[in-house]
Amino acid sequence: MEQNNITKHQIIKTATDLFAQYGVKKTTMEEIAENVGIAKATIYIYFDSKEKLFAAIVNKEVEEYFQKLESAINVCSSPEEKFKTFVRSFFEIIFDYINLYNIAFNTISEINNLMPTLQSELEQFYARVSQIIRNILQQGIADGSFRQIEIDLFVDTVTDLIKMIGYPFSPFILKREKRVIFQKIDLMLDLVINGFKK
Amino acid sequence: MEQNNITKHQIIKTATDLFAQYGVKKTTMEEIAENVGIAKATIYIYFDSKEKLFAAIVNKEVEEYFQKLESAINVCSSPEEKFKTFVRSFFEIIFDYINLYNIAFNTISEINNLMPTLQSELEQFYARVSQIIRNILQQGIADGSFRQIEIDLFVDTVTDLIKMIGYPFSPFILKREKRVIFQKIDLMLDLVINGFKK
DNA sequence: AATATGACTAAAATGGTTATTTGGTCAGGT
DNA sequence: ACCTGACCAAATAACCATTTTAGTCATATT
Repeated sequence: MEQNNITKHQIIKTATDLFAQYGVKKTTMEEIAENVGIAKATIYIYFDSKEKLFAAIVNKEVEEYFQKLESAINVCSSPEEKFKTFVRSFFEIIFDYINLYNIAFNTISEINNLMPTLQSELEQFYARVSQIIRNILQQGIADGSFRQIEIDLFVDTVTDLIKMIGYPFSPFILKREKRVIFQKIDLMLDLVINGFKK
Repeated sequence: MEQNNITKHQIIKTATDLFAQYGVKKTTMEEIAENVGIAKATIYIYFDSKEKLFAAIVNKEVEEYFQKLESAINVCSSPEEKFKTFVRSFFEIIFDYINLYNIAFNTISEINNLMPTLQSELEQFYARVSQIIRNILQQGIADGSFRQIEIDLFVDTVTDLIKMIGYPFSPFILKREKRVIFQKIDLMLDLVINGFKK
């Protein structure tokens, strides 16, 4: 790695932490530069703007996120196991990528107002999530283990459910410990898979 | 009805409409008085404060709401039908009670900051919702039509799901037309009742 | 006695102005 | 080729003067 990339890498690393801790708006470019130990102007050699820097960070997080998510799913064989693992991992893994987490669940509503660019990033993210759901479901229908439900509506609805569950503005989910949250997610999973009807 | 109650009733009616249209904060006591055709001070004969007035309105809406909801459920005989009707009606009816709707789904986040009193009102509301769910479920388990699921966790989870679905800050649900929303609610219901597993 | 009111106050919201911070640029240094 | 301090325009914060607003009260009306 050349000097070039070391600096760039350090900027990304430092900014990732600062953005995660204080949010994009509260973190200044000056602050990032200070923490790296360079001049603010240097950042602009590597990134056109604060927004582009943040986009690069989110992009990186998204790639790492899907890599982990997909390899978790690939371990499973049956579609049912895959679905369960997908839902659980979706939440477990995303907590490690706070910047992604923030835009995925709109935690910081400013982001959408201030950075309309990220809207498409977000749509892409959920499009990929939907694709994963679609694949698992198609597999399950194909091998006869799932009911034949209208697949587009189903994928859409499950994607929405996942957004809703993660949506953290609501006081009723964030304030509880993770254990309770995952207990509920597991029950929701059970319900959606098996139903509560005998 | 004595004069006393006519004035009180008019204040409630006018304030209900104004709060629904402009929100609690933007509606002034002076404005309410003007619209009723009385002096502002008169309102304070019947209500200690703006907060109490709003609480009285929400209270009234809550009573009417549960009356409608429960009579909708009571028409049904089987627990499954009751559950379906409960979920659908929960959303259909609440749209008619905008002030309740606003606090139930935190549409106006100010309300919680400015009126901590209403927090307990809100908790009571969801406690009643939970109770309805519990009754339906117990009935279904008793008559053997529902699986035997740990009832406390189940009730809690379904209550959460309902909060989440209604939670309207999220752009992904409010922006869509009601038709689409109810299409999804119906599928969620189907999934939760029957599961997607064959 | 019960109901209503206009005049009043303290606190909060609003509008407008000035001072400071911040994202971004650029000419020049190493 | 990489980096920087000095710089600018625009956004933000801090400030203050003015107006609104929730709530009170002494008095009036019925």
